[in-house]
Formats: sequence, C-alpha cells, structure tokens
Amino acid sequence: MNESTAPGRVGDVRRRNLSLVLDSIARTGDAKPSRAQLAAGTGLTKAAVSSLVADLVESGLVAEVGLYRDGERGRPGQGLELSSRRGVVGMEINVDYLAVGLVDLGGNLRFHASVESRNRGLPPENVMERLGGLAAEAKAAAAAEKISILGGGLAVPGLVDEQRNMVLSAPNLHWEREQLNPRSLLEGAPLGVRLSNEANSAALGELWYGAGQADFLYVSGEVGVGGGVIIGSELYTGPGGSAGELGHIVVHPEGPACSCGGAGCLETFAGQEAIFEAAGTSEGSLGERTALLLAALAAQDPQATKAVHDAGRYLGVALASSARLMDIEAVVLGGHFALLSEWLRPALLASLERYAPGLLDPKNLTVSGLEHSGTLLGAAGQVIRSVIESPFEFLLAGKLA
Amino acid sequence: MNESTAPGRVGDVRRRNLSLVLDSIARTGDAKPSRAQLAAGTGLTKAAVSSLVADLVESGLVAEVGLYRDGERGRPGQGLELSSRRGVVGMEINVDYLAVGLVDLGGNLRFHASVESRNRGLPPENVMERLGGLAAEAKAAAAAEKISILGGGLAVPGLVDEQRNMVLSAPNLHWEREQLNPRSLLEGAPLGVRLSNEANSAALGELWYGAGQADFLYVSGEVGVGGGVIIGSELYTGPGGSAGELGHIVVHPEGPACSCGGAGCLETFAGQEAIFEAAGTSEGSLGERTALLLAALAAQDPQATKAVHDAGRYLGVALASSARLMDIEAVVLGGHFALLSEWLRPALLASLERYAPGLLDPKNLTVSGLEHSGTLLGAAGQVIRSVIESPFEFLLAGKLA
DNA sequence: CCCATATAGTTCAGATTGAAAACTAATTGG
DNA sequence: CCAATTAGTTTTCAATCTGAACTATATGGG
Repeated sequence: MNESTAPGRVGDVRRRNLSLVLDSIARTGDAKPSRAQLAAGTGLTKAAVSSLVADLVESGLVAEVGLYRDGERGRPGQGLELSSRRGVVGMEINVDYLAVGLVDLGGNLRFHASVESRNRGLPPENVMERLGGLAAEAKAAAAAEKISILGGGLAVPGLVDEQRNMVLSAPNLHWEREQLNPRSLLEGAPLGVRLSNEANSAALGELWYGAGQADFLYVSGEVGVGGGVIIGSELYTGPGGSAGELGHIVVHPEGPACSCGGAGCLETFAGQEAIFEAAGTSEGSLGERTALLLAALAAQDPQATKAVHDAGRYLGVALASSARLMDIEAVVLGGHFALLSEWLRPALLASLERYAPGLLDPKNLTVSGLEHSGTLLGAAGQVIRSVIESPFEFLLAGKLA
Repeated sequence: MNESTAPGRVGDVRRRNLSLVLDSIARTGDAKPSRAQLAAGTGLTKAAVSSLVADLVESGLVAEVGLYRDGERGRPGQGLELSSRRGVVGMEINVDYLAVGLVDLGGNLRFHASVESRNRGLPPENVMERLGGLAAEAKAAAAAEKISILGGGLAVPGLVDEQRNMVLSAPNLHWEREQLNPRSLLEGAPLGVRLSNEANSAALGELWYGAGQADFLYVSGEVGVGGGVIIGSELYTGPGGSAGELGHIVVHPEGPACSCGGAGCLETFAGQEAIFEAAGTSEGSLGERTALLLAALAAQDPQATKAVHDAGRYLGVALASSARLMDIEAVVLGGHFALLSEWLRPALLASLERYAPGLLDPKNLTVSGLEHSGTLLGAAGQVIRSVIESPFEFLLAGKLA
C-alpha cells in the first residue's frame, strides 16, 4: 500500500485558506488590501476572510494599518499588510566575502552589511564564526527597529543537503561534506536557519523581489558557473537536489578537461578563471583582475574582446540546449555575466540564433537588477515563503510577543 | 488582486479523499484491497473509507470482487478493484503506421490493432478517416466485452496544443498547424479524446505501466529523436508545452545544419536517417533499412558499427548535459535506440563516463519493455489518470449504465 | 443637521464531512 | 457452539465554509 499522500482532513481547508489570504496580502504588496477586497480577490466570503484575518493578525504575521480611505461612499476598510515587525535574516558565504541582510515579511531590506573575507580553504568553523559577527549586527539592527526575527537563510556556493545542514560539496571553498550548524547564527529564532545553494537563492530572489517571471533560468556567474531553474514560480531542484548545473553542460565534445571530471563543460569556456586566462588578465586579486578585464574591454583590446565573445558563444550553446530540453523561454544573467553583459550579449544572442533560431526572444534575455542583494533576499525569502505557504504551522508554534 | 488560486471549500476535502482512495486502489493493483486495508494505507478512518468507496462503486469506477479470503481469523473483506468494465481507447498516428488499443481502468490492454500506413504527407482528414476505421474495431471489441468507453487518447509525432486539438508542428508527417477533431473518433464517449505528443505519451506509458520510476528521461528514437521528462511521477512539459526536445540539444558546435534551423543537434548524429546514412544502409523502406542495418551490425560491418557507435557517443553527450541541467538520474531508451541497444549501449556508457563521470549509474540506463504498446498505454493512461485524480468531477458527470 | 445610500465587517444558522467510538456482521478455531 | 478476531456501518461530535441578516461607518444631497 502506498502512503505517499496524506488524507484530506476537515482542517486542511482552513490551512489552505489561511495561506491563500496571506499570499493575497503579500502579492498585493503596497496596496494594503481590506478584508472586503481580499474576499473579492480570493473568492471566499467576507465572513470567512474576517475569521482568517483575525487568526493572522493575532499571530503577528499581519498588521492592520489604519483606515483605507478612498473618497468613495461607505464605510472605509481596514488596510492589511504583512507585519513590518517580523523579519528574517539572509546570510551569504561566498569565496571572497560574507554578507547579511535583514528582510521584513514584506520583502524590504531593512539592514545590510558585508565584509571581504577570503574564505577559500578556510575551515567552516572559522567562516561561521566571522559570519556570526555579522549576524550579531543584524540582530542589533532588528532590536533597534523592534523587529522580531523569525528565522534565517544561509546561502553557500555549493551543493547542500538542507535537511542535514550539510555542505556536500563547495569546490571553490575547498569544502567537502562539511557539517554546519547554521542555527547557532541566530539562537532563539523560532524557525531556525535554512541552508541553501547560492545560485538557487539568487534565482528565488529574482523571482520574488526582482524581475523574475513564472518561468526562467537564472545564470550565476561567480567563480563557478551555476544556474537556478524556476518553473511555475517554483525552484526546480531535481530528484537529487542538484539541478541547474549549467556550468557543466557539454558545449564542445572535444573541449578541455574540467574540474568536475568531465570535458568540454561550459565552465571551461565561461567561468571567471577561464575568461581571465583567455583575456590575459589573470594577475592579482579578483577585484584587480576584474578591473583589468573591464579596462581592456573598454579599450577594445582584441584578446579580451575575443575571450568574452567566446564565453558568450558557448553560453549561447548551453542556453540553446537548455531551452530545447526544458522549454525555457526567459533567462536572467547574474554575477560576472551581468557585469560583462555589454560585451557578452551580442555574441550570446548570435549564438542562440545559430543553434536555436527563434526559440528565445532577445527581450527575454535580461540582466539581474538586484546585484549583490539578490542572493540575500532569496535566502531570507525561502523562510518567508515557507511561512506564507504554511501559516497554520506557524500559528501553532505560538504567538510571539 | 491575484486570483490564481481557488479558495478551499469544505467539499474539497472529499474530492481529495475520493482521489486518494481511488489512487490507492489503482496502485495496489492485483492485490484488490479491502476497505479496511485502504483505511490503514491512506490514514483515513474505516468510516470515511466506507463512505468514499460507496460513492466510487455507485459511479461504476470501482467494483467489488467478492470476498477476500486469506485464511486469517475474522470477517473477510470485500476486495475492490478499478472496474474492468470501463475502458479508454488509446490511439496513435505515426509516420509508418496507425494503431489503437483498448485499455481498461486497471491498465490492461484488452484489445489491440494496428495497420501499416504511410502517413507522411497525407492530409490529416485522410489519416483521421483511416484511424476511424480502427477506432470502430476497438468500439466493437468493447461492446463484445461489455466495456463502456469513457474516452480516448490520441498520440501524434509532433508538438500539439491539447486545448485547441491542434497539431502545431509534426515535421515528419509534413503537418503544420493542422486542426483535428479527435472527438469524432469516439462519438458519445463522455470524456472525449485527448490529443498528446508521442514521446510524452510513451514516457507516461513507461511511468504507469512499464518500468518507470518517479524521475526519469524517456528517449524516443523514431524518425526524429524525442524525449519525455518525468519529474516526481509527472510529465514535465515546460511553460510552453514543448519540453523534452532532446533531439535538438547541441552536441557539437561545429556540427552539420539541422532541419530545425540550428546546427550540431543530436538528431543530426543519432536520428534514424543519420544512422542509416552513416551506416550505408539507406536503401529501401524503413523496414528494409532496419533489417539491413541489424544484419550489418550482426556481421560486425565496420561502417555500421561506427555509425551506431557515434550515435551512442553523441547521445551520451546529450544525456550528460541533460543530467547536469535537470539532475536526471535514470534514462529509458525507446524506439530504435531500444532496437540498437546491444551495439549502442557500450558507446553511450563510455561517453557518459567521459562527460559526466559518476553521474548516471549504468543500471539506471534501461530499455523500454513495452515496445510498441507504450505509446498507446500512455495516451489512454492520461485519460485514466485524469479520472483517478478528479473522480468527483466524473461522479458529477452522471453515473453510466 | 439629518437621513438615504453605500460599503465594510460581524454574527448566526445550515450544510458538508472526517474523527472517534460504539455497534453489527462474518469468519476461524478450540 | 462460543470466544476471539477482523470487516464494515451507524452515531455523535467538531471544524469550517456559505449565505443571509445584521451592525458599523463613511459620503452627500436636501
């Protein structure tokens, strides 16, 4: 007998409708809908909405924000919004820096801090300790603004096992099967701290707080080339949790060996290291190399131009294959692909036109506008979304002060 | 205000549980569970299951099949099964043949017929007329076995718009934006006839009635190279409905031009025509060419061996990229890839090992066992699944004799 | 200033439906 | 033949939605 699906109970209806109302409030955003508007928008009766909203207000997730006057006749409604006094801390460990951000339920970045930190090769304990310092700043900021912290999200540039709080593999940090204790970063937060992959979080940040549509592929150009696949407004992680490895799509079967053990991967043509090397700008720190490359491109240096052109061409091959396999109709470029967009984009579009003509409309190939906060917003957003999708569980956990 | 989600009503609970019970009966298959076993398996109470089963039996979807004696103490239960007197007709239009099958709710192929028919270039009306003749045979068989036909599924080798009953593009039939009227094939069937893509239906057939797991990629080697992506036991069609186009993944950026307008696509190396040509066996009808190729392979002809070896190598490149992008962990080969498996598989595995070492376990690379009935089973199965997933709607539609 | 009108939100009866427990039904085995 | 055991039904209760009636609070014309 298969027990994969739970039976429907009478109470499930309320769970679903609590989520529906909360999600409606979240989507409506600045409009601060009244109960009557929510009833019209969701299809529920006013009576049901009133009852649901009462529970949400009592839990502290939703706040009434005074009268909603529109100059029309009739009794004015009470505006509702996601509480700005409940927040989630987004945190990021990357190869060259650490960052934290405090995001309220409405998705506003209320505090932000980052420090340079050369984390490659450092043991996780040291990195987590440094990050703890930043997290303390976020906690202080939350206290100052009277925001109660519900939980946190921690993004790392590698494959993670979210259930076990383990980094399975983060080659660019030289981490392999490292057990973390993210909860220790935010002692006392009722929802704990959720570990996630950096490219996936950036994709989700783009979806919820950026220009993301319901379906798109986010391409993360950091030290490695990563990807986040958004399908039907949800992250597609695949059965094993490692989908979106755009960097290791084979773009040339006779290409060079890759650090993944394969050959001809996109990363060997379009990763940061590969581009710097091909451009002849591989001297100095990451910042210096980036500056050198941008300067060379601005000066129309032929070697640098060709390096970026080639990267764009092979990225086009990978995107053509991805679009064919997954029916992807929109792409958002992040990381160094966003920085290099001006020089990369023409070659990329030409390549797409050659390998998958007409499949991807150039206006659906955009650059991320969230810059470095996208990952933080996405990491925090995952916790916020989990509350919006299951408010009942949150209500049960007890009302916060 | 966003109204994408419907509100939860009290009655939704019953809809869900009707489906849950029906699905449990379907999954349990030959074991013919009793109400008590269903209660244990679903987590519902015996009282709830009794009430739900009563509705399902009344609708004719479920039948009681006498006492369930197991020699244990206690009152024996009434065995339950999906009614073998309700059926769905699966139909297939392909380049060289037409086929129909009558599938009962339990997934048993109760009748099967196919005719050779060179459909390439024929207008849809003529093909539909010929298919209508086969459908009449299926109807007669249903009448003889006292099976009432609920609906049908029609698979075609091309991209379809299911809502509008339109074949958007079937290059190998030379059809482009052809409006069909599949309902006319089965006048009076309450659920109508559902149009679908051949590779997708074959993938679903493999999932429901073959060796399919919850997540796999089905590779269809017909005249073109197609694919069906199954994720979490569901078909992934992508936002535009055309996902799984494995044949047009770029496997060599300097490869030859492809009929799709691109270049270096898998189909130019591993499509039927490409293999026949490279093997030097492109004379005669499809059957003759296939026989020639198999004979040449059996005789260890070097040209034929190399052709199939190359096809396997490039298929490996495409599968490596697919596995990386979508985290695919299992692959089922169908069509000519199944026929050629003996010669193709070693090259394919070597290629996978080169481009994505360790990613796909060789034991998860299997060959379809359903042969030609997979597509029919899948096409019919889609209608059967829709009933299993929404029995309430079916109940409302009225009970059949 | 007052009252008709309009809109927001609450209260309450009625319906649906699953849980829990008590009950009836049918079988095995000593 | 009866105790034990398991299957399935009936009854009572609680959760929660809908719909209709009701209360609350605004605008605007006379």
